[in-house]
Parts: sequence; C-alpha cells; structure tokens
Amino acid sequence: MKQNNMNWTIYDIAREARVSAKTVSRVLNDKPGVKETTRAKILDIMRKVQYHPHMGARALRGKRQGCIGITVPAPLNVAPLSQSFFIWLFGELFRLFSPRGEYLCFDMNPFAAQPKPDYARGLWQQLYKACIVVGPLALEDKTIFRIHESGVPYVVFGRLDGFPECSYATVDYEEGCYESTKFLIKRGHKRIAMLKAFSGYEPGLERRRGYLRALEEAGLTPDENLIRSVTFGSRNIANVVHRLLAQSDVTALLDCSGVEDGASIREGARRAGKVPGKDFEVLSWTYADNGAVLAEACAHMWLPVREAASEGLELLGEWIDEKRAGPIHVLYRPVLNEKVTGGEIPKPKRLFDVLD
Amino acid sequence: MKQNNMNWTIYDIAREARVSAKTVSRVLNDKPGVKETTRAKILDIMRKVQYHPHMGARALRGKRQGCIGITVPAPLNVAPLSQSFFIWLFGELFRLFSPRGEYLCFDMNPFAAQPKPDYARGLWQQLYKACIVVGPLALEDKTIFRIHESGVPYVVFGRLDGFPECSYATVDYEEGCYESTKFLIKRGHKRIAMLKAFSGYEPGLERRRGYLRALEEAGLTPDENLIRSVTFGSRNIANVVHRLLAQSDVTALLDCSGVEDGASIREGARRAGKVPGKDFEVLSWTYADNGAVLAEACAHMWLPVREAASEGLELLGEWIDEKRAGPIHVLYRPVLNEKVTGGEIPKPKRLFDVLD
DNA sequence: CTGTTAGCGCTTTCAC
DNA sequence: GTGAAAGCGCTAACAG
Repeated sequence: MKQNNMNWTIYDIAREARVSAKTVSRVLNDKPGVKETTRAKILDIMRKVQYHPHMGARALRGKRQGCIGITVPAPLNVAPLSQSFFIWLFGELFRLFSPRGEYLCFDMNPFAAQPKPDYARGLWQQLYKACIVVGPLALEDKTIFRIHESGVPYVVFGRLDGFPECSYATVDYEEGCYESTKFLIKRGHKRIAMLKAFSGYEPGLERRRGYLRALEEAGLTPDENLIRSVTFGSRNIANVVHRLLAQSDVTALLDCSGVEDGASIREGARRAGKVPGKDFEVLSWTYADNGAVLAEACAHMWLPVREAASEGLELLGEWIDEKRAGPIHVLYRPVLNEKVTGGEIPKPKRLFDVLD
Repeated sequence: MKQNNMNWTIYDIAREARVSAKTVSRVLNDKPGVKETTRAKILDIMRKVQYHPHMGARALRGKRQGCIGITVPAPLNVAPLSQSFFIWLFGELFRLFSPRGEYLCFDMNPFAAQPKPDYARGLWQQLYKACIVVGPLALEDKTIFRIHESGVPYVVFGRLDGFPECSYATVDYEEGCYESTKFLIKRGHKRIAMLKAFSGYEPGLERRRGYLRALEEAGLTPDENLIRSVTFGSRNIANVVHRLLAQSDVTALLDCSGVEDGASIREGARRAGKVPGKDFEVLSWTYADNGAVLAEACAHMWLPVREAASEGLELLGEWIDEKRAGPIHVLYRPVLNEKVTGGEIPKPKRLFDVLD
C-alpha cells in the first residue's frame, strides 16, 4: 500500500478500492451512478489516507475551481482604504464565505514594483473562480472589460461610465452630488464650491456631473474655479478650503470628498478668517449612517457604501452557486440627513484613511 | 489568429511564433537555450495577446506553485486575534510579499461548519506553496506533522512539545513564566497565583511548566489551586481573580494570561476587598514593548510576539526563494520591565481581543 | 452501475 | 539552439 504521507491520486484510491478512477471521481463530486456500498468503501479509503483532490488538476480539467480573489484597482495613495473598512470587509467576507468553505485570495502585487499594474492577474492565471474588485475604477480602466468578458462571477465596488453592463454594488455618486447641490441651491446659495476626490477615477467624474447638472437646472453658471480636487491628506484639504474661501464669494461648501475630515475644513476656514455655519454653509458626505463629519454642517449626505457592498457580496455568492445569473446591479441611493441627532457627534467609521 | 479574449496556451503562442511549445516554455521560465531574437519575438506575442500561464497546469506539472496560505489552527473563541494584530499582520505580509508578487490565500473554512477542522486543506490540495500558521497549536495537534513532512516552507507562530524540528517563530513562554515567577519569589512571595490562558494548547502548557520549575528551584510546594485557567472574557477574569484572592493567602498574582485586561484584575480584586500593589503584588504580561496592563503592577513582562513573527516571515520568504533551507527556528526571549516609564500608561496594542 | 479513452496547459526528459 | 513525446491528476464523453 502506498505510503500515507504521500499524495494520493484518484488512481491510487481506485486501485485500493478495485474500481476505476472514474468511479472515484464520481464519488468525489457527489455524482450519481455509484452503488452505495462502493461509495462507502471509497469514502472510507479517502478518509483513511486523508485524500485531497489536487486543485490545479481540477482547475485544469473542469472549470469554476479556485479561490475568491480580492483585488484593488487603485493604488493605496489614491484610495487609502482605512483599517476599519478593511476589517469590516474581512468580517463580511468571513461571514459569507466561511460557511461555504471558500478560500479568499488577496493579490499583493498590483501596485508594487509593477510597471503596468494588472489587478486581475489571478483571474487570467485561472486561480480565481470569482473576483471582488474593491475600490474606484480609473477612467481609462480596460481591465474591467476583460474581467466581464471572462464570464467569471465578479462584482466591483464602483462603476464605469459607458459600461453599464458591469457587475457592480455601489452608491450613486452622481445622484448624491446632484441632490446635495440642489439642497444648497434651495437654501439660497449661488456660489457653491465643491471638494471632490478621486480625480482621474470614475467616482470623481460622477460627482462632477451631478454637481453641474444641479447648477444647470437652476440656471446657475458653473465656475471651474469652484470645483477643487483634494487628496487624502489633511494638510491638502485645509489648504484647498483656505484658498477657496479667501479668494471668492463662496457661500456654501459641498464636501463630497469622502475624506470625512471635518477638522481640516474648519482649519482651512479659520485661515481664511471664516467660520463654518456662520460665514458659509457646509454639506459634508459621510459613509456612516447618521455620522457627522462636522457639527457645524447644515446637512450630511450618507453614502451607504458598506450596505451596497454587503448586498453585492451576497449576490456574488448566489452567482457563484449558479442560483442566479450575473451581472449584479446594486445601486444604493445616498440619504440626506438635515440634522445631526443626539448631542454627541458619532465618529464616522471611515472608509478611507487620511494620509499625513 | 486566435481571438484576443480567449485564453491562449503556450501552443498558441508557439504556433504564432513558429517555434515549439518547449521554446515558449523556456522563455516563460527564463531558462537559457533560446536565441535572443526568438525570445524577443515570443515575449512580444505574449504581451500582445496578454498571455498568462495557467496556475493549475503549472502546479500540476512542476512543483512549488501557488499562493502563500494563511491559516489559523485554533478557533477564534480560543485565540480571539484582535483587529489590531490582524491589521499589523496584514501590513507585514504586504510589506514582505507584495514586492514579490505573491498571492495571499486565507482559508475561511477551518472552524466553520466542519466536523473535523483541517486547517491546512490548502496545502493538501496543493493550492499553497507555503504556509503561515497563525496562533497556538492544540496539544493533540497532528496536522503540524503532516505540514512539516510535506516539505513545503512554513512557519508557525507557536511551538509544540516533543516536536522541536517544527518551523516556528515565537516567544519562549516557559522562560517567560519561569523568570516572572522567579522575580516574584525574589521579592519574598511564597504564595503566587497564576492566571493562564490557552488551556489545552501548547502555550498554556509551557506557562505551567515555567511556573512550576521556578517554584521547585526555590523549594516551594506548588498548589494546584493557585493555577487558574482563564478565557478571553473580562467577566471570567474578574471572577477568577475574585475567588483566588478571597479564599487564600495569595500575596502575588502572576498574570500571564496575555489578555492584557488590567481593569478586570482590578475589578476582581475589589470584589475580594483587596487592592493591587498594596494587599498583593501583580506581574502582568504584555505584547507591547513598554506597554503596561496595570499601573499598579510591580513589573511587566514583555512578550515580543510581533517581533518574532516578523522575523519568521522574513525567513519564510528566504526559504521560499531557496536562499536558505528550513525549518525556521526563531525564539525570542521575553523581557522583564520593572518600571513603567512615563506618566501615561501606554495602551497596549492587543494581540487578542476580550470577548464579552 | 461502471470502465475506457482522451485531453486540459504545462514542464521534463531526451533526442537532434 | 530547438523540438517530440510523455505525463502531472483530474473530468467529460462515450461505451458497455
């Protein structure tokens, strides 16, 4: 008999059980057409020798083998996913995929020491049987098309213009910006400055569009100088706010950067000699329900990104199981909260970290 | 010509380049024996069609393919790895393995919905080319032997009695307990109670042994009643401390539970009508350099677990690259800190969470 | 109910 | 320098 510590193959099992390899394969895959006694005998041997099928061989022959790949399409300095979001995501993945006995595979490569990052390597190498794309897509992203065409179940926590078929679970940033701007217009503001992040990425574009659409509807002329891209550094935000308030007749600040950094906005205002909530109004975006970025803000827009992602993952599981077909289309609407409830400002569980 | 969005094989590449598959394979693996012009032509085609080798096929034929597996040998209620440790570990893995373009594969399965947990599934299925075992090994653990025998590079953040060949990167808990106990004996204590966690696991055993050795050397008779197992729940710790202090003549408490929960110790003492640092002395273990679990403690023992793990990962990388051979033996000595420096007590970055 | 055969994409002899 | 052929462990198609 073969040594126990060797790797057994279905042929070894077959020889041992005096059946053919195909029968062993049938047992392995829970397929019908095997006598119960034969099945029991084979299962017994498998247990005894601690047999495990070779994943590579399976992937080679059949399809739909492998791990669930988790990948990030943007470098971490563009979308500095926070620890708390990361932990949240891991928890969700665990909750959903642990009972199914899946492997989660993180690609460590994309943005390190690579000239041309390919964030879906694992898919081309047929290591993944499904793929979760975490974060904003670059405007010129082509990879997502290839992922889509590969036919593998996948979901993106973001969208791409001109690719509505894409499988996504995200929040409607355009809608968010449109509603935010409209809200400020309704309060009488005509010079509304916008802080937006993710320049060069789809979410940045969506925000811009929503903002412009609201202005146009109200018959206001947009001023490019009022649209400012910020990065995830608090000094940067303070600087941008400072310049914005110092040199113009801005009466409202729409902070849809998603940085959730109220202190920096306040600091920028202070340098410009203005006080938020008094000299100008602020509407800030937050990723936490009922979270307030700035107590002085006249309203907060809640972007239920986590909630959308959670539903997307759920649906991905069903797609993998072929209980439903792809692609996934989960698009949550942002929610405007005019007042902060309670005395204490709930500290938002950030989606992104501020880099300093 | 083959469609671009199909999966190309080396044969397709070979046909295109008018060479044999073997030549393509040689180029793919950076092997010598190919004319420079041929090599360039092949690389060019590969780039053009976005060729990626099939991981399964490679794993099937050659050896040493696949991801780096991360696995946890103990259920999370035994070793509730904290978020901060988890983030730390992920950061380390990223730092080390990202530049190498590795995949990190987390087995989500072991302790969910499985009758007999097999925390190294991925290894038997030949999905992993290396394996990191995070956490304490159960005393009856057999899996670790199989991992060792498989010849795959691996490292355990823990050890196992009677298996010194095991590849590990950890801290000497026995030494830590021995030195801790000796320290308390030197201060005149004769009735030293010990709080220890991980009962049924190797680290628990090591602690017990170190404690008993120190008592024996000092000619003190051990009292089984003074050795108490605690779990990672704060109520549990308070209860155990309460009972320990209420019913005996204990003058010193050696808290090598690793729970880093000073508040619960204080609470237990309060219930017994005693004050730590006054009615009895405490020596507490911590996983943070210069971290203090309890301000009233007469000393802290720092267990440099993270530091050992970090070095272990580094060496694992070299083992994978065959720049060194296995197994890895990294054993850090704990460090006794008599005084807490600075006025503020640094909050330890916990290794384990307290479950409540 | 069970077995035979071929082939997935790659690497490894060994030959030229 | 290069290629032909075999085979890694598994499964799908087709026989019986």
